[in-house]
Parts: sequence; C-alpha cells; structure tokens
Amino acid sequence: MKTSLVAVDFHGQGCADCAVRGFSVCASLDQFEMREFEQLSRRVSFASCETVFAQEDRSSCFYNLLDGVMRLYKLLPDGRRQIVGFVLPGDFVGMTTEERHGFSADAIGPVTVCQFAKLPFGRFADDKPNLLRRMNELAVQELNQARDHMVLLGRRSAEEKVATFLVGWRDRLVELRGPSNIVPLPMSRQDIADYLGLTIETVSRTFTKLERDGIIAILPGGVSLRDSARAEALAAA
Amino acid sequence: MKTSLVAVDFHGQGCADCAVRGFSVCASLDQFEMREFEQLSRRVSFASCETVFAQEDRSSCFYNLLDGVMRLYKLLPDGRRQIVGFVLPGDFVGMTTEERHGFSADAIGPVTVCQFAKLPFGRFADDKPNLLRRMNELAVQELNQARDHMVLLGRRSAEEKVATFLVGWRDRLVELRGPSNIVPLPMSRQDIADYLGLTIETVSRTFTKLERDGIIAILPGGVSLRDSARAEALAAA
DNA sequence: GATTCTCATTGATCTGAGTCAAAGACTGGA
DNA sequence: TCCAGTCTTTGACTCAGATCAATGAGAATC
Repeated sequence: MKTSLVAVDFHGQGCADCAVRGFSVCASLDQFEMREFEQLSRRVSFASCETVFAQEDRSSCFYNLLDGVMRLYKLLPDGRRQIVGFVLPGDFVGMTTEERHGFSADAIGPVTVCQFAKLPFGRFADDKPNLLRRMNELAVQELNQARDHMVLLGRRSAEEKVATFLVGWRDRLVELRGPSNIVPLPMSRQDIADYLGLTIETVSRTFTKLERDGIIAILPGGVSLRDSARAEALAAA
Repeated sequence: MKTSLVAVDFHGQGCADCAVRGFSVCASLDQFEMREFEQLSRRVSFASCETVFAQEDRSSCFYNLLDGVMRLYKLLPDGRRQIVGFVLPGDFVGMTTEERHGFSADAIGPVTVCQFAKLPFGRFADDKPNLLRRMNELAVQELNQARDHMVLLGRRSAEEKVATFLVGWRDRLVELRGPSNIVPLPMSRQDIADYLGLTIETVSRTFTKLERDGIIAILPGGVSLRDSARAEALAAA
C-alpha cells in the first residue's frame, strides 16, 4: 500500500483548515484560543519507518497525528516487542507526566504530525477547563481501549484475536472515511502479531483459515470482510 | 487473611481526617474547595465479595477507595474473565465518559469507599483546573500501567508473569505501608490467574516452582520475597 | 528481465500452558 | 471435634500456538 491510508489535506499551516480539527483535542477550543494554540504547534513530517519518539527519550513533546499511521510499542530488554496501539489521524499521542516516554512511536508509511512542546502546552492548558476536560475524555477513552485489549491478550484464542483486530480496525477506519468492508492493513504481519501477542506464523495461518471459511478475502495490502457478521461474532464472544 | 490489608483510620466522616487525603485526587484541592467537595461525597462500606458496580451498570458514581482491596474485571459472554486491575486505598475508580461502566468492581475483603455522584462531581470539577489536571495525571498513570500489563499479557512467560505480579504488588504495598518483603495476597489464586492471563493450576505450579528455587516462601495469605533480586530480574527481562 | 530483498505463507515438529481428575489443606459452623 | 464446603496443590495427559525450516510472491535495483 503506497498511497496514504487516509488522505488528509493541509495546504496551509493553519489550524483553520486542519483536517483533524473537528475531532481531535483542539475541537474543544474556540476561535480565539485556537489562534493562540496555533502559535505553539509545528507541523513535522516523517518518512516511513522513522521514529517519532523512542522509549526512554525525554518526553518533551505531545503529538497530534494529522496524516498516516503510527505504531506504539514497548520493548523488553531481550527484544520481545508488544505493540500497544496503532495511531490514526486525530489521535493524540505522548501525553504523560513522566520525565521519559514509556514507549516508542514510529511511522508506518509517511506521516505528518502536529507537534507541541510539553511546557508551553501545559501552560496554555492550565486555565482552559474545556481543553483539560477534553484531554481527560481522550485519556479515559484510551484507557477503555487498553482494558479491552487486555481481555484480548489474556483471554482470547488466536482466531478471536485476529477477528477482533480486523473488526476493530475496520470500525476505526469507518469513523474516518465512511463505511466500507475493504480493510486496508498498512502494518506488516509482524506488527499484527506483536499487537495480538502471537507469532507471525500464527497470524498468517489464521488469516488463511478465515479466508478458507469465507469470512475474509486476502487482498494485496489488506483484506475484505466478506462475512462481517461472522467476524463480529468471533470478535464478540 | 482476615485482618484488613491496609489499616486506615476514619473515625469521623470528614475529609480533614481522611487517611487517603494526601495522595488521592483530593490532594489537589485547597481547604476551601475541600469543604465544598466534602458535601458531594458519601462514605459507603461493602462486605467481602460484594459488587460495588457491575459491567453495563449505569455509571452514575465515581469512587475513591479508602480501605480494603477491590478487583476490576471484564467478562466475556461465555464467562471468561480478565481482571484488569487491583485497587488499593487512594486509587480513584470509575472515571468514564461513557453511559455505562465497561467493567465490574467488587470487594476483596471488606471495603470502604468515598462515593461521588458523577454529575455534581463534574459540575464541581468544571472550573477547577487543579482537580482536572490531577485527574489527568491519574488517568495517564493508569494508562501507563495498562500498557505495561499489555506487555506482560502478550509477551511474557508464566514464570515472568507471576514474578512481575509479586514484585509489582509488593511495590504498591510498600508505597502505602513502608518497606517489607512480606507480600500479603488478599486475592485468590483464581484472581491472580485471571489477572495474569493464566489458569489457576499454572499459577499454583509457578508459585511452587518459585518456592523450590528459593525465590519466594509461600505463607498463609501471602508470600515472602526471599530473593527479591532474582524476582526483580525475572520481572525485568 | 535477471537478481536481490523482504515479507508472507506453509509444513513438520515441539513445548509451555491448558485440561481433566484427584488429593490435600483450610475455614467456618454445628 | 467433626463435617462440609471451598480453595490450593499435584499429577497425567492434551493441544493451541510456538519454533524451526523451506518455499513462494512481490517490490526494488541494476
């Protein structure tokens, strides 16, 4: 998949024409606040596979993804990797009170972010209850997703894991791009494996099995959910 | 373990003498705000194994644990259970923007909570950036813990899981009660299994193995970390 | 269009943790 | 003190998913 997964326009540098403005943190700001906020932000692009920030880096910035997809992951000392989330446009990343990032973030395909230095951002947010509440909302949402993912990692079979991932990923894309059962998968099989707590071989076999069972069709760069009802059933129970 | 795990005094009903005041959400309030806040709260006790709130209940309240231990868990339709966290005094539970709770909370042994109705709490917090920031801080902290737990569930062996759990639980108790390598475990083996994504038999066998290896000693109602360096090594790598 | 790479798939085999079954060990109550 | 109930430990066996080892299929380079 060479083309950007989610096409987002940003000709200018302003917030006014930002594709992500309507549903990200900034949605909580009025025009006046936004103008000030704009001064704190900087657009930065990364090439495919570049690291936006790494585990143990000083956490000096927050990021708002504008375009592309990122993976967030933690590494164990011996190299085992757990992907803790995939990031889509509009998602806010890097919120932390810690001195250093607890995980790494890198680009899956080319990526553009809106970057904020932590300190000025903090000062700006300090007397903006709207923004603080919005950030709370986002943190709590993420926490809910994290808990769902714990259930998946701790208590589900390989087949359930893969089906849950596909349905969940589709639903996130539907939010951004509208309904479709074609599910682009910009991440590698290894990424999916590290997200689901499986090996690449098991992911591959499970894809094949789901295709054999008529639940999905494997396409270059993604899958098509042929029988989304059955996929959803696997994801639910 | 019959006695309360963490003894906390609360003779009166006020916040002033609340054992948890110094390190919970309320730490962010000044005396004046606290007086108002006090009016919103109500102390409620639960007997062992009583449910404080259940998955799919309307989320009408937040809770601040004052005394005892709770487990938070999610159930799959077929009864599989994943414990997503254990709650200790000072922890804030139930924060959500959703209409309904995404998980259940029940008492492990007798429990006392400080309960707030969601709506008045929200109104109160609305213009208190200090409180909002504190809540953010707590949410982000929890998110970090959740991500660590994902690594554990997805990428660690049974032995690493159990060692990590014991070290982590000890560290949380040390925060509350001061240093000790005696680790009381008020939760059952089944609880530990459902927290670590294992079966009760595997947990039991792993405890036995750690004891055989001289890393822990199994006591009634808990364990003693005999060789905490080796336990920590298992937990780290 | 041949040559590498990298990534995905498939097959054969192994193993860590699950399952099933039984025996201990506590706990609370009569 | 005995009994019933619950929780924990242990043993024997199984199996889902990991590991090891090719093979296949695109994409990138020359």
